Amino acid sequence: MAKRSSLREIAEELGLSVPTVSRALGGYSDIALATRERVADAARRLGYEPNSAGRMLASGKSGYVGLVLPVGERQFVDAYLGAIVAGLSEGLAERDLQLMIAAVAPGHTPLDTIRKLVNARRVDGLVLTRIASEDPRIAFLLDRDLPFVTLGRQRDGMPDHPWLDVDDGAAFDHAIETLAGLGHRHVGLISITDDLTFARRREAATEAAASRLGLRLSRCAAARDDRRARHDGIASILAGKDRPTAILGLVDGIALDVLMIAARIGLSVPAELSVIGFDDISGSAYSAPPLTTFDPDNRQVGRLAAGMMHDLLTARDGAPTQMMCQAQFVSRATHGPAPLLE
Amino acid sequence: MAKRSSLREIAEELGLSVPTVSRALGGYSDIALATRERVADAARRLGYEPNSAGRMLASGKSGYVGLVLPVGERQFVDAYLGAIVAGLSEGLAERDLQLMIAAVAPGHTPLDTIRKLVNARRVDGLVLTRIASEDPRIAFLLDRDLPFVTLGRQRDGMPDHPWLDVDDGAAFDHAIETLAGLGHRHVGLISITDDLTFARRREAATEAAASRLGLRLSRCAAARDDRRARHDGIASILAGKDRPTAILGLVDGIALDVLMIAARIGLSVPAELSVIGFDDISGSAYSAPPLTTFDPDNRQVGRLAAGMMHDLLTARDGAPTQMMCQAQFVSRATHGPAPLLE
DNA sequence: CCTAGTTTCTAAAGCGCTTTAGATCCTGTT
DNA sequence: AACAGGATCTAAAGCGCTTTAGAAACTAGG
Repeated sequence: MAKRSSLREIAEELGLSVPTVSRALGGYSDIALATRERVADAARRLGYEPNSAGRMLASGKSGYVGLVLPVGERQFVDAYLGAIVAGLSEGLAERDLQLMIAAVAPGHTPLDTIRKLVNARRVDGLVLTRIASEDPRIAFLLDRDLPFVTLGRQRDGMPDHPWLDVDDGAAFDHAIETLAGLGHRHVGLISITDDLTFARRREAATEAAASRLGLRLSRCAAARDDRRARHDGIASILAGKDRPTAILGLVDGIALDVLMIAARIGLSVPAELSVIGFDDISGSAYSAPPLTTFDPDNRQVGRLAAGMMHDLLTARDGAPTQMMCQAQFVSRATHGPAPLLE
Repeated sequence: MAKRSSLREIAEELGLSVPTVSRALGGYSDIALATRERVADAARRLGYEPNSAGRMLASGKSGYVGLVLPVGERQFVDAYLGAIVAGLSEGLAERDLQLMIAAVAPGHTPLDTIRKLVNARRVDGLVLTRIASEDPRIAFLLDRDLPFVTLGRQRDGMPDHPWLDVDDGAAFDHAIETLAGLGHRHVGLISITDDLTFARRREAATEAAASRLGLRLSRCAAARDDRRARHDGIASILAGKDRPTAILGLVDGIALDVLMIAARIGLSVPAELSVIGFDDISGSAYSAPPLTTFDPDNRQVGRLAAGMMHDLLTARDGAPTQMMCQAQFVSRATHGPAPLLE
């Protein structure tokens, strides 16, 4: 039932021409109001929905916004992707845009994937995540003049473009301030070596805050998916009597690892060691003790990105829009006053 | 640079007609091999990628598989969506299919959303999650003869269709067996009241296993997002000296709640109470103690669904394909021998 | 050397929509 | 009463691709 239903069908049914029906549904004023209503009725009655391919071809717009999926990485997938996808798709749906997810096919580079999407005119715009300090995808899209929004930024000094970022600088600064206020004089930061701008920003903010407040800062970093190296790094930072009394994890996954290792070597949290993370992933509320962290509200970030995308696609003018969101401090049970070390 | 690049451009460049180029790229044998190669070269050189709208319109296929996003529910989003989206998009990308995510726009029902997608010919097939015991979406798609795969099933006795499900019956049976083997004689199951088939199946499996093994079973259930009611239910099951010595959480989120409440009322896990969950969400490894649970490998489920979808879309014949996956038992630290209760 | 059969390509049409350029019919002017 | 101007609709074209029918050129069979 309810077979195809095209403009032609409506036109024939009503004794009108196809363009008239098209314009009537489009609400153009050169079609008599009465006709417009007649057409709208018929469309409703027949369950008409414009064929997307026909519309795309004629209008040159696909109605799709693409999200390029970073490869692999279980970590990323769990903590981040679901929320972003949910927020984006909700935000886009409200604006009559569609979300497509483009995974990088085996044997292809992310850039290949993007190039294909753009050349096939499959998307009107793109959303990029996991931005590197000098991201080739951004250079490509800028060159091609394809609207895009990045979730995260390149390093400072790179060409301007629309982005949406969580102010992790402010968050890590706040974390250090909080710890300093609790009497900590030596803090640690466990980071990653991957070329992701957010890592560099968080490191820089931590460093700046620490030096401003006169705190000593110990750091270590390992490749994101090299759990082993990370654990070794954490363990060695925590060993020795000259250890930091508080540790910042670049992300919750790392902070939770710190918690685990602290427990293993008999360091009690927060009495002997404070730990603060970032992301508020689902596990963080249930760790022992529950992790103090920051909630970036990624779902909301997705929604906002949808709004920016829509603006780019419609009002195509003016300077690139850029937006900074604040992550909320989630104060749980892993931070407290600095212990008295001899 | 690399402006449009269409079949026409290639055709003119090579002095051929458009259909010839089309068929050459399609690898048809009625085009001379030499010509095919010449065309392929030119296409590569010009960075040609077929315009998706043109192709869709002519072929009648969109190349898209839609995933209809359940509304709201932070829980769902965190635990499940990311992995499924990742798996699906990877699996589809390998097969030259695209994934689109359709959120239900405000003021619309899920069925509206699906109907729109189908009528607009936006998708060649759909993937459905969170299946109800008698799901109207399934009835609709069956009626419309649109290929689809469900992740989860309806209750037994409903019309046949392609599905992919995790064998939670086997998992819960295994959990009960394990507990019985550890000497537990009274177990609890914390469930949800929502009309989701997996909940009913898990309950039934638990009940069957318990009665088969002669265990007493206490149950409680609350609406999935009514955290308060769930907590009250858990607390009251755990109160009283006649309490169960082991609790199964329908999902990890619930099991983690049980852990929390047990800690609050001074019940030590696993010495005094065993707890087992299902899902292996990211938090489960970090809880105190780390949660024993089942890992359904949702990413793999997504990949398999992509494969099924592809089969449906190409070989469109035979009986509906149905596939059952086994969840893997993740033995961590929340289960142990039954305590000796007086 | 002519007809039949291949091989290789082109012409024409159509997918369903939008857009541009008219055409047609009124209304009111002068 | 003839015409400008507005209101309302239609005809034609085209978006980029695929498919079907058929043309042209060649090969082979008798």
